[in-house]
Amino acid sequence: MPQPTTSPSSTSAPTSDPDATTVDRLLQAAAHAFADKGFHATTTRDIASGAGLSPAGVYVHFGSKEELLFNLSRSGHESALRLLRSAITDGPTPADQLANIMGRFSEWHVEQYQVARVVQYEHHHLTPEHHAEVLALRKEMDSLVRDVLDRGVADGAFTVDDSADTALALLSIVVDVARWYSPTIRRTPAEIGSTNAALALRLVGAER
Amino acid sequence: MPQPTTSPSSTSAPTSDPDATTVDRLLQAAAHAFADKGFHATTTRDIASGAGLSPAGVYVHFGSKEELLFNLSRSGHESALRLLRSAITDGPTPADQLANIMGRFSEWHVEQYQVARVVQYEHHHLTPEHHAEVLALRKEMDSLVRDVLDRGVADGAFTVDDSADTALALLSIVVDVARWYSPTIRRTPAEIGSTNAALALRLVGAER
DNA sequence: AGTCAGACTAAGCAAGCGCTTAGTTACCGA
DNA sequence: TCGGTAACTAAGCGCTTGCTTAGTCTGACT
Repeated sequence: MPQPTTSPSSTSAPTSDPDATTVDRLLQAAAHAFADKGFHATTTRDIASGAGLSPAGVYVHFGSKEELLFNLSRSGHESALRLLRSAITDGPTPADQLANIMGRFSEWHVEQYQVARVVQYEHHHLTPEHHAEVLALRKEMDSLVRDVLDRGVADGAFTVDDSADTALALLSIVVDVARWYSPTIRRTPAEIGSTNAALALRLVGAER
Repeated sequence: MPQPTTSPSSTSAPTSDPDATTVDRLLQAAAHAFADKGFHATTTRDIASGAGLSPAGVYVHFGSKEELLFNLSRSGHESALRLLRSAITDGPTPADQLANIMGRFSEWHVEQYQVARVVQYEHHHLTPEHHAEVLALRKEMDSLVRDVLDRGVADGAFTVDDSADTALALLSIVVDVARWYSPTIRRTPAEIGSTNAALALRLVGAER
């Protein structure tokens, strides 16, 4: 059966949006594969066919498989950082800021769970230079959360023993979403976000 | 410089206890490598040289690399389950049981962090049959924690919206230890355990 | 019409992979 | 002293890997 108006017939089924640019399709296919099987179990042929290209087509746009990982990891960390910053900006009080962080960041981990998995679990496979670059972004994320806790403690809204330990536990709840989440799960992103926001407020003694 | 009384001179430095049996040295070397680089980035040559064997030596004791992973994953899950069960048995009240679970299981994730990483992050690379087997053990772990929460709610000790969601968040705090922990960190296993136990009691509204 | 740059592919290379084969060694019971 | 068994290695097989090379095609600019 001939297919009237479809793009250049490829032998394998692409996994990414056929209307996106080639670079974006490669990034989507790489994110999909890295999240699903991990960086080392993913072959450049997987990525190429996921983007509807021949194996060599990858190297027109990216110099190596690691460069694809770095591109995804860096932009993923940057978008996570932007999200955290605006969650803080948009909240008048530390309690609002923390609820925003936990709610929105949890939703992000659900809705972008493939990118989130790459961000949280694949950065070890970067070259030392690239790894150092994303580690700096990760530290910044940690300290943004800790600062919210410290401000909440300072104005008496939160009761917290150690803000570093508590920030780590809060981020654990969020980050771990990328581990257990599956698209087959019934809970919606908004439900997961509001659950985690409520749990967080309890954890810092800011019941309302 | 000749080395007087060392065992059969191998070209590469073994990473595991030289006094252990060969099977145990292989399991140790595999756990070390899988935790450090992941299943797919680990080669059977890495494991063999880590155990002080030639590449072929692995196959005297294990039929495949995946069999090594399954062996580690299954025994790791079983020891985690035993730990959870005794944490519950040893606690007179749900609050004690929860504190035991969070404290001891966190310590386990620190002290056995290589096995814990394999348990928490590498089970996807098992064959479908082996994967199903460890998934059953994982579900059992989840429901043990949820049952403690339900009993605490029933006798009025805990205040919890949804015991499944809360159990997941509690386990997230523990499981995530295997992600962020590094032997270079200053906090002791006992400190991490008691911090997480205290946070958990707060999360379920059982302040004491 | 001619040219030239960029996107892409067919073919394939060198290296590394999981695992096997054939053989050696050490040890144990008869 | 011997035959048998289990642990182990040297060598290497067939395959897959990340990536390259040489070339084709398309479209924009002159």
